[in-house]
Amino acid sequence: MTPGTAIGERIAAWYATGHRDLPWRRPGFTAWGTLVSEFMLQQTPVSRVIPALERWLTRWPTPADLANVPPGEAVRAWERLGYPRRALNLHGAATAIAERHGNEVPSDVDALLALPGVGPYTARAVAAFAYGIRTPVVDTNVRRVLARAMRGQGAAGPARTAVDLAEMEALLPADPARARLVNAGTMELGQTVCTARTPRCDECPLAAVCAWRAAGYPRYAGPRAPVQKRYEGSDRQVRGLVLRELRGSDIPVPVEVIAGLWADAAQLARAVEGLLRDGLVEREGDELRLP
DNA sequence: GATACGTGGAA
DNA sequence: TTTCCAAGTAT
Repeated sequence: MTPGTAIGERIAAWYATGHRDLPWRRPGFTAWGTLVSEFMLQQTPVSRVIPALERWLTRWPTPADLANVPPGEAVRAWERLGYPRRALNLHGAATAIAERHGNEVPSDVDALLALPGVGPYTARAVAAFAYGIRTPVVDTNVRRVLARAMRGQGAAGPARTAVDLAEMEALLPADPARARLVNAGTMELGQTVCTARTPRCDECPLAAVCAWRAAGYPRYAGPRAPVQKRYEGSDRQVRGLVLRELRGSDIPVPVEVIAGLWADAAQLARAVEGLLRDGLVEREGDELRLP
């Protein structure tokens, strides 16, 4: 057994002794449910996803159910989860699954990657968690755990997909069922124990072997993710206001109503242009509506 | 590789 | 109050 898989086994054993009871971990949870949950979890906390996920799956229990409504209905039902292009992409993915995959979410990573809005993380998460396939699942939690335990760094730094996947691959046992526990357990560990701000190292199953702990918790000095721009006054905020208005209306909204949402007309026009370009909004005459 | 993309809660 | 952070993806 390599040192890497020894760490993996510690994580699997810790996870197996107890973890949170999340909807997507329930027995019988569908692959479609897993796909929807992974879309919603992209940059959105678990606590906000859970209620939205349950409403979504009640309304659209299979991909074809979603594919059979206009994409704007997906954007509307997305409500305030943020990054509404995810709703559009999920609708596109559902359509592709209904049309090209017999209404069954594919289990193959490459087939998943071909779906809109599905990237390296989501494709492998669905393959691993919905289908039990042995493949490294790397998200922000996993990258932080690996940076600390394996490399002795306090933070993960920028993502490097190929390197990150290889590093996680080295932790996976050969047995797919066991590998799945390592994938789920590493994410769980990063989210509940090896947290970004105040890690609870006294509860960590890796404390005895953690490189960061052994080094005395050196402050992270490497490259950091660029600071996100201020949201107040940003184009993002204006796009959000426009979309909120459209979601709240069952009929097309006159542009003069939209014009009242934001004082800076040039910025508002830029935001609307962006929404049109992204396909989140359609224009018909002097009215705007969801697609 | 850098940047844009929502929203809300916690420190 | 400001900053950080959250199961990322597309360009």
